[in-house]
Formats: sequence, structure tokens, C-alpha cells
Amino acid sequence: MRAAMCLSNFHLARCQVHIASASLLKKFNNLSTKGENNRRFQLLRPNIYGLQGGNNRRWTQKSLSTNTEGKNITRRKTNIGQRIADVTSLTNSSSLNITRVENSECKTVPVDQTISENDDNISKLTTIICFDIETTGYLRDVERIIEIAFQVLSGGVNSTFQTLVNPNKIVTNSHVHGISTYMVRSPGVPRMEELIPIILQYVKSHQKPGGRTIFVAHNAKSFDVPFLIKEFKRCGYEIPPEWNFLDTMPFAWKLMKVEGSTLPKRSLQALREYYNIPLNGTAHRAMSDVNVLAMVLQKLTHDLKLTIPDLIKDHTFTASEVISNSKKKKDSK
DNA sequence: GGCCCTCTTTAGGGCCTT
Repeated sequence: MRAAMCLSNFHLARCQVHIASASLLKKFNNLSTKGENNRRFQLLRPNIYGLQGGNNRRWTQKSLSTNTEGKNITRRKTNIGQRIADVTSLTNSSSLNITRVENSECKTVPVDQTISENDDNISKLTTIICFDIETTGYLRDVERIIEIAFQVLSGGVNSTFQTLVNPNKIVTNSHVHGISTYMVRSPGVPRMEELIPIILQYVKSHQKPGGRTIFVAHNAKSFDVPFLIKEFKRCGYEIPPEWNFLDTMPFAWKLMKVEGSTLPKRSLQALREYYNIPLNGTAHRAMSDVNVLAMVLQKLTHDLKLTIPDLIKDHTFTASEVISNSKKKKDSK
């Protein structure tokens, strides 16, 4: 049944890993070898995928806060009354927070379970990760990433990842996102060249053997992906060829044209308001926008009746395609 | 910069991303 394959069946992230330090990699490994909960290790283990700990276990988010320039940034609280079974504390210099909750009342349908019912190998092997970046400006040739966040839609252990990034330059657009030079220069905030290996390993830990990964962002084609490509290149890396990207902006265009649609604009903010999605945290902070995007994607794919195979076949693109198109444009000028 | 729309396609304007 086509509708059953829509992303509306995804449940959103049910645990959160918050990373605000390059030194986390080492400390995270240390944490992983301590204590009895070896699930902490899974962020850095390759070939780990799906819902760890069994589908009868529920993961959720506990309210978290980061000490950034005196501000407390509160994450959403979910499933009040659930028993928090495991908490690893978060600090500013080395931040890791995993909250595991069992016996949830949350009636979500794990994507793997849904897809297996549809016997769809393509969907079964696909990992979808929403992401967002905050930068010092629009121009990727001169500006830098100062915050990045990921959310794996299938949930599970370490399904979210967020960190500030030290751009090695003054932040002049703090009025947009509230991220200041002081914040990104705080001890432990990684530079992009330090962060990329961690990101690669984080993504790898969520990839399914033989499967593909789709990174979703709003305006990805014009902004996030070219920016990411530029930053990777500047640090001596290339975007892995198996990374596929999806831009939700064209879906907003389509939704605006749907008869009866009252969507006034195609911005993420407009989509959030259109779908009555509450804003948790501050708009224009990476994790807040990723949370919104994850829910918007779910709604859009439902309304536009898009399945995972549809997305892969008709809407995804690779970094090399972005680079190639950019070269063609330059050559034609 | 890319996409979409229109007062269009041999183009230009506006939106969207920070």
C-alpha cells in the first residue's frame, strides 16, 4: 500500500546526542568502554543501524541545555511520566547526552518495521538524515559554517547530532541566529577540519550495509549542500560519493500549487506555521530547524504522496552533480 | 546560486538559504 510507505510513518528521533566538542571523539570512546550501557559505543561503530535495543524500547529526548554565552537552550520534552532509564550528563566542554526511556506511550511505527511489511528493499536500506547548518553569511567562498545538526529519521540510538563550529573568523550575523564569536571560540568548540572525521564516522554508524543515505535540508541544492562541499574541500575532504541529498524546497513549491493549499510562502518558517508545528528552541538554530524540518518532511511526503523510492528516483542528487552543474554554469558564462 | 513564475523561453525578478 503506497500510503503506508510514506514518510509519515517515520517516527522522529527519540534520543539525542549533543556534541559540542572535537575532543568528544576521544572522550566518547572512553565513555563507551565504561559502564554497562554499551549502546553509547554505537555512535562510533561502523555498520550499526536500525533500532538498537529492540523495537519494544522507546527513546526520547530529555530537556537539555548548553552553556553558551549565558544562554540556556532548552530542547523539547516528550513523554512526561516515562521512566528515564539512563542519562549521561552533558557539559559544555565535552557534551554527550543520551536519554533512554522505556515503556513509552508513544505509538510510533519504526521505519524498518513499516517497510518490511511492504517488502521494499530500497526503502529498507535507506537512511534518511535531516540536517541544517548555520553560517556566518550567505557567500560560501568567504563565509563559514558555525553550527551543524543532524537528525536520523528512523530514530534509535544517537539519532541526533549537533555542535557549534569554530570558523576562525568573527561572527558578524549574530542577530540572525544568536551565535556569537565568543560562543564559537569557547574551549572545546571544534574547527571544521576537526569535526569532519567525526561527522563521517557518525554518518557511517547509521548507514546500512549496501544501502544509501539521503541528507535532507530546506534549500539544500542552493545553500546547504554547496556550502558543505566548499567546507569539505577547504579542509581537504570530499563529500562521500554514496551521500545523496534531497531538497524540500521544490516540495514547498508543489504544495503551494495544490488546490486548496493556503501556504503563502515556501520558507521553512511558513511550512512550520502551515502545518502548526510548534517551535522548540530558537528559530535559526541548527537543531531547532532540523526538528522542524523532520516534521515538515513527514507532512510534505504525506500530502504529496511521495514514497522513499519516489524520492530516490526523482528528487535526490549527489555532491558531484552539484559540482558538475556549477562548473557548467561557470563555463557557459 | 538555484528554482519558479511570468509582464517568458534570445529574460528578468523574487524568493530562499545565513
